Amino acid sequence: SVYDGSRKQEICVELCHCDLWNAFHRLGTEMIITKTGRRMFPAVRVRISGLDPHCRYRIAMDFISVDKYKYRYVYHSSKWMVAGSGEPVIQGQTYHHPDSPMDGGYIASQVISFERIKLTNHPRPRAGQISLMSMQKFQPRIHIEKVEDAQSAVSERYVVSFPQTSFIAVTAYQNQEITRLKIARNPFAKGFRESNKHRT
Amino acid sequence: SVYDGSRKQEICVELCHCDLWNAFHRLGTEMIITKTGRRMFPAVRVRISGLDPHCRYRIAMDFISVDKYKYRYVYHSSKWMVAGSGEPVIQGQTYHHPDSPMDGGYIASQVISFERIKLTNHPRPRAGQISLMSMQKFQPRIHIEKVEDAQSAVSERYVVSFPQTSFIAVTAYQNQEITRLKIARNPFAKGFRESNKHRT
DNA sequence: ATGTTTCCACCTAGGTGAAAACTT
DNA sequence: AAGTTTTCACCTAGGTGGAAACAT
Repeated sequence: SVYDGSRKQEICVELCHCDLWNAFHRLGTEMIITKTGRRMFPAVRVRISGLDPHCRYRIAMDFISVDKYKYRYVYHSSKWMVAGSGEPVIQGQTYHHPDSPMDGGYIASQVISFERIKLTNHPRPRAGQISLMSMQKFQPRIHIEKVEDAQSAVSERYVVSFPQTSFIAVTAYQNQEITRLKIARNPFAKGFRESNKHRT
Repeated sequence: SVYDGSRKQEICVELCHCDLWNAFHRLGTEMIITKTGRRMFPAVRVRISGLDPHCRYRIAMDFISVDKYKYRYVYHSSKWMVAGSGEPVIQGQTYHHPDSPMDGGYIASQVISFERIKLTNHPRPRAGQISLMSMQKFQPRIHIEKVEDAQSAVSERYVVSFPQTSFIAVTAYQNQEITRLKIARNPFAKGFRESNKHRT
């Protein structure tokens, strides 16, 4: 939960599918980035409560660099190792939630999903895409900003982030256990899941 | 083009794919309505110019009854005949464009498409759906409303409608030429179009 | 050697009209 | 008889990881 210093109003942002995120986090989450953009899996989904039901809020996502390193996956030890200093990421990139702005009341009644965001390694990302650096570590943040009338000077802003959603951006999976977990849990991933076991 | 009485500002709304709409209109357009909702084909797509690039506008669609009749398709003459008086339609139904509100500048740069609207005969339409009466004649309207600050009293509103987009709502196609035209032009419709001619 | 791109078969998701079943 | 609902094969649209080709 997050506090707004000026008003002492409390809002609460809860991450959905924590078990899924934790399962990936335990292995060291990798997110594919491609030139044309790739969705995140798992997707960030949250429940937000405590907002004023009658006010409108903008909801957005951005990414922070978790550290200043570049990583390398060492196969024989199955571990990520630091491999030099990271390169700078394009600044000021923000993904606006497609249904935003929304009423506080509506927000509270829905799971707010960022499943449509796409990650890319293209230096000039398209709309709805965020450009990241491969082999570096990132963590998504959620921004909630009250849409004020023109005359009111103070604006309410909240920023929330969940450590278990951090990941290393990759252009191809490194850890095979991550690959296996993606196939097992992402309905779009082909492969030999329970329902396909009858195949060769 | 449409005039705003108070400010004499002129905006222009142009229907896209006029040739397609005219082809259907010549035969007497029919739109399928189902319990779960069916998209319109053709979809209403417009170009809007003349808005203030720095103001925000809400864009919406609703439907007016073209007349007070209920119709019946007479097969042996291949014509629609009046078959009594129409039944009342649910009032106050509006489809808000999913990207709305939008900046005037953005609106001018895009084709504004209402392809995702769904028509239904369900008495309690779901979100994004509009409930109509079967065998009655309707015409879509486009609403453009400036999103004002709270303090400004006057609000700008525009309403535009194109006669060639009128249609009769049906639960099954009546005129076979309409069916043929839908198959020929709607990419989602299966059937034996140019690209499929090699099939039986 | 290591990381990236391209292409592809395989999947989910969902928009079609046809036909049969159903309703009145 | 006339209109509606259900089901279905057939499509478009697009999200997957794998493998091979490519780049550095």
